Amino acid sequence: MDYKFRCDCPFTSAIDILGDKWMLVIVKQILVDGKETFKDFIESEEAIATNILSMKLKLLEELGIISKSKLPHNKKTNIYRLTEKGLELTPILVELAIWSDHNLRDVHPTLQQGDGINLLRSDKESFTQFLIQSYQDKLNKKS
Amino acid sequence: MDYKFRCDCPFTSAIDILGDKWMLVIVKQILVDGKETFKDFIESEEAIATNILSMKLKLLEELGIISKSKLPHNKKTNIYRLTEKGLELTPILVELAIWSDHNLRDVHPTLQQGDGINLLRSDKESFTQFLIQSYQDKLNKKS
DNA sequence: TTTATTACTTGTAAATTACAAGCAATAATA
DNA sequence: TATTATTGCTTGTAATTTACAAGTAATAAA
Repeated sequence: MDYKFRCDCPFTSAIDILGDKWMLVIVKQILVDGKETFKDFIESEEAIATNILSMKLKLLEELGIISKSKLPHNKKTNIYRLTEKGLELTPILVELAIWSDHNLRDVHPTLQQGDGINLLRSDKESFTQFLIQSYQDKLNKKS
Repeated sequence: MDYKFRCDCPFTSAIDILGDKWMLVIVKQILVDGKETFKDFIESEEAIATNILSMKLKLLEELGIISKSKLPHNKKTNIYRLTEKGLELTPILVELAIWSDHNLRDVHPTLQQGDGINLLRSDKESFTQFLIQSYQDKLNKKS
């Protein structure tokens, strides 16, 4: 529960929390790929190891980025969802995707093309709102 | 010179390159803190180790995010600067800082307050443009 | 009531990062 | 011009983080 920050810089402090291989990927899997159970994450194409996943989910929950709950008639499966705080990470993810689209294609030729990308290119603010809205709609439909 | 990407997702691919403790911090040090020599980085408050710095500078240069050059009458000191591709990381950094400002103060009470933050809060697009413009102006003044 | 699934934990191996020291080339100083 | 300091590294080794493999308890399904 105590976090080590290198300094008081807001840029660096965000990176102290989010700057690793998994934190933002897990958030993206929930937001974009619709994952919400432990099994979902493990079966993702990013193939996170179970111990790392366990550790990162705990950290994300501690930080208030995700919440852990269960569905009414299932005592087994845990449901992980983004909180408001977590949804606030959407603009960061969108900027990362834009940067990929513009700058990574030469070193990564198989990078995704297509519909989603076009929306992203045309208007990032709309794309951000679309991701947030879609996620919230999905949650409301379920409850 | 060959990079390992976990998959073809644009979000994840950006994180494959930028998702570590140092890549974006070095970019921020150049853009925001005005650092440009090996010594500058080492003396920063983030205190990067020399071998890691060396490795990351090479990687950033390989990726075309920074350029390495020398000043006219100094054969010793290397000058590291952001390229256009590197400057395109500015919106990511700005979003990270906004998220810190909104969500990290409870776990990090000494996080920076003040002038820069107010500008950041009022209008992120202007803040982004301000950072880019200030950096470019500085370069033009020098040459 | 047996079998399968889910959500983990616990080793251990590999990779990444940190710390300390040292070194060659250039620049500044005496 | 000779000595000293600075810059930009490299090379060990230690510590931390991540990966892989296996196993386990609780719940759910057959």
